[in-house]
Amino acid sequence: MDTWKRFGEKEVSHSMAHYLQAVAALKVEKGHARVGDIADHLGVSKSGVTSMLRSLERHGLVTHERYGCVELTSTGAGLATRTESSRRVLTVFLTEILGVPETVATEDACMIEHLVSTEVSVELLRLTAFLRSQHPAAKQFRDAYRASPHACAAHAPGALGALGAPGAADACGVCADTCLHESLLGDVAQIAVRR
Amino acid sequence: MDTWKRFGEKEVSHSMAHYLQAVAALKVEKGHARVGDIADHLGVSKSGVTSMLRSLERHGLVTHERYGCVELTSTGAGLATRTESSRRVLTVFLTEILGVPETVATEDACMIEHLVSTEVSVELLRLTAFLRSQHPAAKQFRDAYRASPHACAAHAPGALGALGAPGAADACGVCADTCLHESLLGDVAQIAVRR
DNA sequence: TGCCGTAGTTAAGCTACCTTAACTCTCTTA
DNA sequence: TAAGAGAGTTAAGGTAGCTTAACTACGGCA
Repeated sequence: MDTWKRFGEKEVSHSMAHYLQAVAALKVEKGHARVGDIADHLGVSKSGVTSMLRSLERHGLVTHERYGCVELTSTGAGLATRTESSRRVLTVFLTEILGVPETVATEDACMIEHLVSTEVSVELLRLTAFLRSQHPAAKQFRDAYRASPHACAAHAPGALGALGAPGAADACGVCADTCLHESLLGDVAQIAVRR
Repeated sequence: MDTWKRFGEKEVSHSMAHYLQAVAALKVEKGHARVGDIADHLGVSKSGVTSMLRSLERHGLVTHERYGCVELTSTGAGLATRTESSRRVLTVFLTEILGVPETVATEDACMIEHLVSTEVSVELLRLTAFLRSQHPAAKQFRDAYRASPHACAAHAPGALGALGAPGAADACGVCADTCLHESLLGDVAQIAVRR
């Protein structure tokens, strides 16, 4: 009932993760990271950068002396690398295994890269590497999966069953009483904000 | 360079998604959703609920008359269902396919459920259903995958190669110049906030 | 050496989300 | 039917991130 509250207690926020990645990228790209560089890189104002750097410094993720360059601490650098790797694993999985369009994969990976646990990233890497490998079972999977129906798996042959409410019509092994495929597609068309 | 900025422009925020789910759950559980119920359910103050409801109403996701019950609009109900389904698909995938502990899966699913695109959820459902099915290729995958090394896939036999920078040592088909497995594990131990 | 342009900073203000404290409404009950 | 309990609301205040506007420091050049 309060897992959801830990969202705000993650070690880095979405913004922070991207600031760290920006600093890391700029160090590689031009050898140093200055306030203006970061602002340009991220498309935010310089004053926004200044205040975020103060916050990152409080968290021990960067060092920054007034009017000087920004440096990642080892913790900050570790976080930047980890987020970067997470994004990469996600992107490959989404495009190569799930086969979603690159634009969608990029967007989704960017949104969740900093929220996915290390355990999940590591296992996702393992699965992705396996399914892309020359292992016979992986090859067979690719052939069979390509040929399997793209529609709701509820209608696929040979489902496992028994995941949702007991006794419920469990056709695809994942859906239970309701077809998840359909509920995922639920029309959430235009959500306007009235101010 | 500004994909990251769209984080704040998602149709629902993490909080909003959970408020919508709370209302939906309470409707099922006790037939109605009142401010106090929602506050208890989510572990926030009643005043917090009141102001969030104002916001959700502006977004056209709920209706709420003063001192009365809260109702989901059709848009709000659709979003609640979609988020719920997304969480469920993610949880099954993470536990059953990736094999991460239930606690980790629950936490991760909760964090990203509202951020994952419909395309990805649908494809994840398809993959999960397939890999759990009785299809021979799925069975073979399960046997082979169980037996495959849990360590970095870079050391696994028969990697595909050619994903990262050209010419880079690409051992596992996902990693390129650096081993993602190791960089994912980078020590980000204790990140303290100094206030 | 002193001036000026640019880089960087502070200040003030905005939205989102949360809190506590104090107020008001509604409903039950005597 | 009027009082009190308790549900709900407003008000004020805090953090995180962003903005613009105005100010300050730095470094190159006459």
